[in-house]
Amino acid sequence: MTDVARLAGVSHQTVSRVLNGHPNVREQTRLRVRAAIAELGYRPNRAARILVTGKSQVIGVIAQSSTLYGPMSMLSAFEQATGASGFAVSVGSVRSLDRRSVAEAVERHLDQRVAGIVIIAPVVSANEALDDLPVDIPLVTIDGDPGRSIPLVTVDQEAGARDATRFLLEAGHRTVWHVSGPADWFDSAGRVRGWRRALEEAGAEVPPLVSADWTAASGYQAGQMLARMAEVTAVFTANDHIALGILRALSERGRRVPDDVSVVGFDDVPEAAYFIPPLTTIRPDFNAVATESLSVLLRQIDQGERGCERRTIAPELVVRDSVAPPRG
Amino acid sequence: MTDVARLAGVSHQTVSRVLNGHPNVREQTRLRVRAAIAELGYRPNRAARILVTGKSQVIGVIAQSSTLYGPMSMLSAFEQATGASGFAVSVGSVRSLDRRSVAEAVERHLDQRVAGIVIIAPVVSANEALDDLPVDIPLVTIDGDPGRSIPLVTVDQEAGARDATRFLLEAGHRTVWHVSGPADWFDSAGRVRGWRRALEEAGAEVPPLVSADWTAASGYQAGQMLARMAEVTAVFTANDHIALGILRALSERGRRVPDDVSVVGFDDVPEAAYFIPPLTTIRPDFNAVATESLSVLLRQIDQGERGCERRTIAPELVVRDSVAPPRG
DNA sequence: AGCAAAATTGTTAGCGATAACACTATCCGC
DNA sequence: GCGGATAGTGTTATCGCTAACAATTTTGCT
Repeated sequence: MTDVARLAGVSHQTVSRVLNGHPNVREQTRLRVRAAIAELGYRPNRAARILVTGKSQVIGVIAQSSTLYGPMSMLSAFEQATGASGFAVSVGSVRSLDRRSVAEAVERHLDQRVAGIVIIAPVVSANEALDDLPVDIPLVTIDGDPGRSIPLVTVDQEAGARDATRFLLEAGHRTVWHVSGPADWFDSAGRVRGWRRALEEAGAEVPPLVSADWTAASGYQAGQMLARMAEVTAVFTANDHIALGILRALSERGRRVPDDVSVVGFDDVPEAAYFIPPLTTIRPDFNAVATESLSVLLRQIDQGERGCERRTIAPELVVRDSVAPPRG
Repeated sequence: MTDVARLAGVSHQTVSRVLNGHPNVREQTRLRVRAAIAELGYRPNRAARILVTGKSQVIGVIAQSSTLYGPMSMLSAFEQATGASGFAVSVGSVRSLDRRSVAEAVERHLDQRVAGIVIIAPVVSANEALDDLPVDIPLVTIDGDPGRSIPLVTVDQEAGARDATRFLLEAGHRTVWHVSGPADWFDSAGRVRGWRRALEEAGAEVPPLVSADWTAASGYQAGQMLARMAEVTAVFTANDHIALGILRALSERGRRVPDDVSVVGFDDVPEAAYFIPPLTTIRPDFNAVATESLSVLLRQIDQGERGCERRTIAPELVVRDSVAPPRG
């Protein structure tokens, strides 16, 4: 920096001012400094700046390192969304979302003096760690605990599940079975609630809940049971991969989709349109969730207080070929 | 830090020594300092340390922010692998792998004084940006350009493709068609090479190459053509999602798998076992790639020189139900 | 012209850590 | 019991930057 200052014939402080877009610098000086910076290929030292200001221009994201479609899409969407904001994102991946791991990840981010934290926290344990957090650090949870007073952005699981269930009901099915995700996920819980609600609203019988764990394998297992029961004509699954497993199980037992059984998934993974048959499903708007989360966080950073804002983003029903009226 | 020093009745330098595990500190003093640290809940300031040492204990990873299974799995595996090493990883996600974006991501990491960079660089453009990099920064490319003298760890695409092709040939097929990934990916190129080589070695005819872009949609499109040609009895696809699309196309035209057409994929996505029929595929060992990459990088960091080590990890054939001898 | 206010630039003092060196005990062998 | 090595500890300078204030120039107005 001193070199730049010397070359531009100004003080280092003026260089600093140019770097930070300070208003009171003559245009001519600014240009001279810029030129010097370019000529010397100078790059400011992040660490020094953070040291003196106590703030970094980075947002810390905590997410489980998995290959689950939902969380991954969220993460990716959030990174995209951040682009224009001038903030960088630092992802603290965590092996599992248990309380201790999350607490560690939070510490790591705090060490780095992040400006704010967003955590993709679809299970209870991930949210618990957040209680110990100083209240003055901006924070948003994505798909987090609706029962906690922490800013939260989430896709409207309940609405999505209701749409899916209603769609099947409206196709003429007497009732709809549901294969849920893991019980400790809020996503699962929300989808179960929406499903049950739609059934109740329609005065339909509520069949026993079948549960799975997001994987096609677990869906297959559930499907093997469902396929044996002649009364099952409509199934709503907690995600598309479960649906895939069910499709397989059904096909193995000669139950045709949609002729014998109708199926609706959740997530709209890119492959869903190429399942056999193409899967009717619920598409959450990950980009909208990401954009909202960012804006909620940015507002906190600006205003310096946490609040407990909530946003929920309604998903959309994508109709394909896996649903038909029941036979007879 | 001063507070800790005061509480422990030592100088700040001694605190620093304890923090860094310096040998010449009396056990008793060390304990006292540790106690003071715990009592005050003191956390060292990362930025200050980086500023003075010029080094951070973080590894910068550059990866495209997408939801493609391969790159995502790599990333996730690498994060896992890093766990025990004492390094943190900072992921610089990049919208696209064009030269400029990658260069920017590299700069960002350099700003942060990362100890080394690993880049998941499956396309040419991502590698180009690396030429401008100072040679003294430790670097590893994953799935990078084999034609560049940069340390490289990659799954052995060619071997995998050869295994797949041979497996189909050995099942009795006269020849094997291939639906490739995008032409600018090294992964695609390697798989095409392996396929062609296996064919040539067996003296089989080499059918025209069909290309796709990793998605099920593109696989479906390719499949619509393939399904029309009676002579096509065996297809090896560049990944499982393409295979899924092909399965759909085949099933739509009444061509049964594996009775009429055999299909082999690549990646072994978790869902592959639940396709209809379960997909025979090639499983790359992402964990091995990650572990190797890390060790190559760590060696560079220790020794302070780049070298141009290469590792390739052989994938494994997973046999399921999508392959059978040709009819008749 | 003359003076206050505003705009621009320079100077100095840290931010919180480590490195390098200086210093004090302690220990060893003769 | 004395020189010299060897712990163990403290002192000082410094990393590259920004904040706060001081100094200077420019501007605007009478």
